[in-house]
Amino acid sequence: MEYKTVSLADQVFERLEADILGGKYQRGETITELRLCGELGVSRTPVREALRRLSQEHLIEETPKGTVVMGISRKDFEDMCAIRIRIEGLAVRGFIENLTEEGIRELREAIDFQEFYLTRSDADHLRNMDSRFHETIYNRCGSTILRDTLAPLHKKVQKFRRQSMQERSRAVKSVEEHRAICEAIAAKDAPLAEALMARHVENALKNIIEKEL
Amino acid sequence: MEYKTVSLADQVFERLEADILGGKYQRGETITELRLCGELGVSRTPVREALRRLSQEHLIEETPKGTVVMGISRKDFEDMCAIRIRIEGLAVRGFIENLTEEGIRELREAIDFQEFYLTRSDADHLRNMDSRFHETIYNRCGSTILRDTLAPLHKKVQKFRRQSMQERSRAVKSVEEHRAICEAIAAKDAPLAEALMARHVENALKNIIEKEL
DNA sequence: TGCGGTACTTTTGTATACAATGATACTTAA
DNA sequence: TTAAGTATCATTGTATACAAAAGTACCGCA
Repeated sequence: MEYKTVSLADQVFERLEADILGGKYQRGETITELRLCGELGVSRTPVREALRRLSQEHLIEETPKGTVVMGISRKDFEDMCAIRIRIEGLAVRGFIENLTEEGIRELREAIDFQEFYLTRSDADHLRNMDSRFHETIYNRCGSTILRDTLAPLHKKVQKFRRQSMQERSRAVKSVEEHRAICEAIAAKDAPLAEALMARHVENALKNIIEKEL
Repeated sequence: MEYKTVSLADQVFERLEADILGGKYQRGETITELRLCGELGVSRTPVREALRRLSQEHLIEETPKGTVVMGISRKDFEDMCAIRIRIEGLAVRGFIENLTEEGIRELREAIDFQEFYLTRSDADHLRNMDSRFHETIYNRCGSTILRDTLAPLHKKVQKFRRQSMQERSRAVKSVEEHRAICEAIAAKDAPLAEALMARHVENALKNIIEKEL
């Protein structure tokens, strides 16, 4: 196990990101540096750095009236899915081109865990494993650019989906889709894997849309 | 004209971004905060904030051995184009859905300038107007997510192209393509506009690839 | 009571101070 | 001469101090 010391600034960033995506800070709410310093027990320096990064990701916006929380809107969610539908397949293709035993193993492990948590109806861990599945692909697709483009989108989509509660039937389907994608990858069938992945993201989107009607 | 006071931190960020993309800092080169403070004549605080943001964009990487400049590799360029080919069309579609007189005017103006600078063989201004064209679309496509995804890609592609010198014949073709895209947009022919845009990005990519062989 | 001005408080941007960590170079001893 | 240990320097992470800008509230005067 590798121990890496994470700086306060990084911790603050991750904490704030999670809290914004998780809805602790409401969209439109304004926040001040000092308030965050108090809540997190650190000085302004790390808070400022975190805020700058959040601003870069457009999770907050620094207006003349103060820094206000942006979070993710329904339309943002749809837009993110539209993008992912079109490029997540590229990552899959890259993954296949750089295929290793280890990569396949990681993917299968994530899916196995998904099935396990499904039987336990443990939605939180299930989501984590969903992230693991997709991030494994991003990390091993051989393209930093693709990873940097997709990873934040997936992270945000994930959190959004969490807010609009997930029903079990979709979760079951989702894991099945992961399995199918994984098998296509193992068989090095790039066109199939790409198509399945696009469909997978599309299904997730459709599921949310239907539920919101 | 709107005057907005830009903080030192923002200025440092933009300056460093431009210098990295422009090749002033070489890929692999390591930089220290103090060196930058000296070069830019500011204290560490704004420099740090800028570095964090650059790190977020993966233009630098903070390793245990110091922060090293990443810049853009040839493969990064190809990956960025591959992504843009697939989603730049979405922005065009959004632009058409949110079409305004003002939007069309802005687009046409950018193209007019491009033709002007072409006659002057002024490559720098020509590139600026190329950026203006694409950024107008991003800004008016009605999706923050799409804009935030595409804008950095385009900015980096642009700078990369600058390094590998642009020949005139491609520039002429490029402006023609812009004009065609703009007319398809004005006619609200979304499928055509999308297709033309995808082709446009693809051509830019092909042009670089051929030249590098 | 209403309006205006002033002073205070809040908030942010920047600089700097301090501590910890890691690298480097120098000295000393074998 | 080499190796090891120590001391110093460089670099970064964090905290805080200070200044400027902006908002707010209170007070006085009409």
